[in-house]
Amino acid sequence: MLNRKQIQQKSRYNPLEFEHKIFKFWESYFSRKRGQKNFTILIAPPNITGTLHLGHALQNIVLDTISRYQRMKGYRVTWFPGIDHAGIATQNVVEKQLKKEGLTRFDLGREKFIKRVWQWKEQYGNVILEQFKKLGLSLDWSKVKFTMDKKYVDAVEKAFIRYYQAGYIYRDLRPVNFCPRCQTSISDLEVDYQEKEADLYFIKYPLKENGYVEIATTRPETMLGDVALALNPKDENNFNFVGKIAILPLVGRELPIILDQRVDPKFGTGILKITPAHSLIDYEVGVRHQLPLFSVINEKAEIVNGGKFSGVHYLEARKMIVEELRKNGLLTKVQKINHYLPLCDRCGTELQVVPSKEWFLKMDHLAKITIASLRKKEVEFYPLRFKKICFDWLKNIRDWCISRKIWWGQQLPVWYCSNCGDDVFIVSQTKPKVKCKSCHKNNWQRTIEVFDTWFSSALWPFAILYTKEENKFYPADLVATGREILNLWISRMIFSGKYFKKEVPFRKVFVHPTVLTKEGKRMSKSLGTGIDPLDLIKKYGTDSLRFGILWQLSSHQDLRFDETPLIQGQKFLNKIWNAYRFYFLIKERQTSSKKNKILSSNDKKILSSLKRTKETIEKNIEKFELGLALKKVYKFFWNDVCDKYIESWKKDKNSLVVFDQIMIESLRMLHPFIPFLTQLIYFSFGQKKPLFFEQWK
RNA sequence: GGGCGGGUAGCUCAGCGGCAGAGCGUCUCGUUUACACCGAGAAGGUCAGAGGUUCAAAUCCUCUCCCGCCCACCA
Repeated sequence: MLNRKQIQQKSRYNPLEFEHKIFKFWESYFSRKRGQKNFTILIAPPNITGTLHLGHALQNIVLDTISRYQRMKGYRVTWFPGIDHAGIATQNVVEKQLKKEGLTRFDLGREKFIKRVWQWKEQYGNVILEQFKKLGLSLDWSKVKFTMDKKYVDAVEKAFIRYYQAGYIYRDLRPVNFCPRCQTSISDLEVDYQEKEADLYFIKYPLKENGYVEIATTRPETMLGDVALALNPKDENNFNFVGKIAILPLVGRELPIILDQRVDPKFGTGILKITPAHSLIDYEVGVRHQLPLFSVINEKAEIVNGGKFSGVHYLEARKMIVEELRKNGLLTKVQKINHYLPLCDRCGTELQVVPSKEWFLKMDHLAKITIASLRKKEVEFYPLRFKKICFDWLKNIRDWCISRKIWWGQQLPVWYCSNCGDDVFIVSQTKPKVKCKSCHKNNWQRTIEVFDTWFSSALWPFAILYTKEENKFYPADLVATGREILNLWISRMIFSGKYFKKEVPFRKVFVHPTVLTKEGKRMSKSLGTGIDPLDLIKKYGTDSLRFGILWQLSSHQDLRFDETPLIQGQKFLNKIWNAYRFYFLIKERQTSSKKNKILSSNDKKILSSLKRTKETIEKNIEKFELGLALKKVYKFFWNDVCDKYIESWKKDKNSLVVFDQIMIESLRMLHPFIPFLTQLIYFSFGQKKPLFFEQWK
């Protein structure tokens, strides 16, 4: 690519001139079988919702640095590129695109809409892969994985069926978080809570005998679905109400007054109205006391079964009901309180809890085996403290609602009888040949319900292994993730792996910091605070971006992204470039006969510094402290090699043998962090192979 | 409400029992066999605050105050 003479001519290194050529050279080597032992990295497949941001860049730069280091350590690294279909998220962005054309997905219909999403995928999926290449990632480019690949979908369906056959999956009508905009159920983990001021209404419910009992609620409209009132067993103030019957205002239904521990005696009046259909806590209480579900809000957030309020939007109904209570003298006071509004984490719409027929995965046993596995340290967390987040979640686990009513996703392998309705079903990958037990006809229709994307993601570590050969790469050695998806993704991969493969899916989890703006705000496209890694690459080159990000990487602090370390990186590249220019110059002038074999004190010093540096770097890389590792190489090369050792060559006689050793070893140590430039210089050593094939000794 | 992380130079952060550090910025000097995207040097700090442990605390413990994150339907 460049010989020594060409290097001599330029006193300034321009990364943009070389990086893409170097990547082309590497590309076919990434999948080369080399080395005895295998080191597998599991990629976190980005959603196809758009282009990559700095968080993705950080995550994969870290992995690539590790990958190159491990290759030099003699491992055969396996790391497949991949992308995720990202159900709701992708459906929403395509819907937004349609909206600009004045269309909704319902205008297109399900089939055409899905086609449209595939078009989107073709476009953005490839953009993401191109971005990965720009980052210089040493992935196996011959094996790109996608969660909608035929074989992947097959693996998802098979997993569902195995769970089903083992009795882990059931279908049930129960209240779930439902997004009125996305028109689908979502899981507990997909709910965002936003603090908001709300009105707490104090309402009198007449007692059947005489007198009143007072309750407090922020959602008076749900009272239409009340089936009981409850108070805490330890609540002495209200204890005299126990066993009495209250009359539901505006409706007239009789409500028993019961005892339940979930009621907080200090909140409101200490008496909680129980609406099992529209509150998850109330549902729990309802199950304990065998109370009926009385649904009064539908999936569009409108009132149903509510007499004159039926068909009215819940917020409107709230006003009407409050007004009527006021007229009847049943509203005693309204208090302002702060509470948390549940929002859809994909579109921000206020969620409703509504009863819906959904598919659930029983979590008790799966959580237990995961906890046991984590206790046995089958998976190590870096930093360790993040393991607790998984434990906390697993210990308080609830069954997982894995079905979604959206269009974009992997369809459940479930067939309903067209004649008898969806209470008669068969679980199968292919159309059942048997006849329906109730109607004795063969009119099976596959459900259009799809899986929660995270159900699919949970299987990622082994669902991407399509062939016998690929199956050898389970489990992976390493996965990297942001902390916000530790349970959404990491915990779920662990129990899926334990269940289906009898072995954890990865040995080590690196939890990396979140990339924030310099002001400490979250980076977000909509706020205009997002930074596109490609813009930075255009400006500084990939090596400098990698340097700048790794320089700022810390294990105990989020990263407030600052561009100056990229400039520092740029300068460092130039320093490296010029150091090698000088080295080649010395080489040219010294003839072999003049080789000084006696070590000077400069030689001795730099050799001992080299040894110490290498040890520190290894230690830090093993702990994923890449920021510290990079700082150490940086200091070594700049201060020890350049400022002291190379300077000494201008006055003293040193050993050329030592100089040779220092310069080749420096190149190796720098390579995981600064892959492009080091490769370029390596070529001018007369080498024709990738630098990551060199042995890290 | 519960849990976690952070508050160190003007800025972004290392250090996590033993002389307060780096990069950028500021200032002074320097065209020496690579590099001015450089070299030599300087200024700049109550290590958030209070108390405690210790021969010794930025570092360990307790409390307080800020900032950030995660979890959780006090309805």
